[in-house]
Amino acid sequence: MRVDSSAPYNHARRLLDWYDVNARTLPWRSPPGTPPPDPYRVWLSEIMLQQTTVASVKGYFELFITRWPTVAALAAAEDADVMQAWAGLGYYARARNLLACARSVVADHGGRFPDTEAGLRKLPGIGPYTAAAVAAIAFGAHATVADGNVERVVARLYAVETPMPAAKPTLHALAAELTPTQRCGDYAQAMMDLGATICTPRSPDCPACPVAAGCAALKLQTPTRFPVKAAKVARPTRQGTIYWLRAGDTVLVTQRPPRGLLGGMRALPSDEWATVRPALAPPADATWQLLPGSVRHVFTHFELELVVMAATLNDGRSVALPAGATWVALAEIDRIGLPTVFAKAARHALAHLNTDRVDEKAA
DNA sequence: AAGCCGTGGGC
DNA sequence: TGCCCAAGGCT
Repeated sequence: MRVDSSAPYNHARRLLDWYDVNARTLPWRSPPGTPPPDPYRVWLSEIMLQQTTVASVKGYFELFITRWPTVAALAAAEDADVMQAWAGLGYYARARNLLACARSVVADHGGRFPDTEAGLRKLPGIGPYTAAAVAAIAFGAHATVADGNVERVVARLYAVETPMPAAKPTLHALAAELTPTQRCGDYAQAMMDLGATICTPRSPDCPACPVAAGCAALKLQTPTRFPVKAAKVARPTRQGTIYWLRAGDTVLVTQRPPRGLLGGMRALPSDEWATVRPALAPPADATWQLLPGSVRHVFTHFELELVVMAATLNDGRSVALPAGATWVALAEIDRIGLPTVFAKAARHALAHLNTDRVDEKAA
């Protein structure tokens, strides 16, 4: 994974040489080798560009800069005006944070953006990426930007096999090694331009890449294999049994263990949910009837197929209840805060025992 | 610390 | 069509 010690220098030099010729011209950018843009412009563009394409941002950026040319002007704007101007760009928390940040810069920093990563990082809406980007691009700080472009470029340069997102710390560390001490802002933008125009996700233009000679993924002839993504694991199906135990017009309700899946929530008596249905004893000695059909529910990491067994006791007091279990009136069952999976099971039971329920209520 | 948050474009 | 993706941050 580690390359020889001269590689970082060569990488940065080749990339900057490429950027000097191929830098994209963008409204918030100054040409390579020229003094950096107004930090306000850099910051505004970086906020807008979060998870948003350059093409989408351009028009909004021009509109904002024209209407609010300085951070002080933006800070003084009406909330509704800014939100309206942002409309259509998406991720509207960014707009709220944009205003909060502008006002903090004016109120707490004398109208000037902090010039360090740490200082920027404290402002609303500025996370690790944006702090590094503003520090490097607007202030020339020796900061390493690590956005999706950089992660992809570095994953390919080093053919990092670790799947995302677990690979992020490794990729960020490698990106930091590659970062030069000079022209940090141009370098940051060069990496992102490379990722956006050459080292693209689906069809990278490797013959045009200035650092192809040092690219491990290209050497493997599989550049698009990187960054490796975690395989989307097919959700396994687990099976379980719910025990619908009636006594008079009440039903037995239990409580989940305090931690883990549905932790601390009310529940219906159940066996464990496993890949193979365990044959556990029902919670009471009674005549159990397997209801037709089943209940399906999808959790984050598995899908559950439940069957429901039902029984009716003449006297609920004859049963030793598990800790936390109580008898709950049938009429209350959908109002006690059952997680959806149990609510489904209850509905299933009630549907199949509808005749009984009606009879009970009539009696 | 996973889930959530908007939208437009490419294939 | 549906899915993936795009200069992430917040909770």
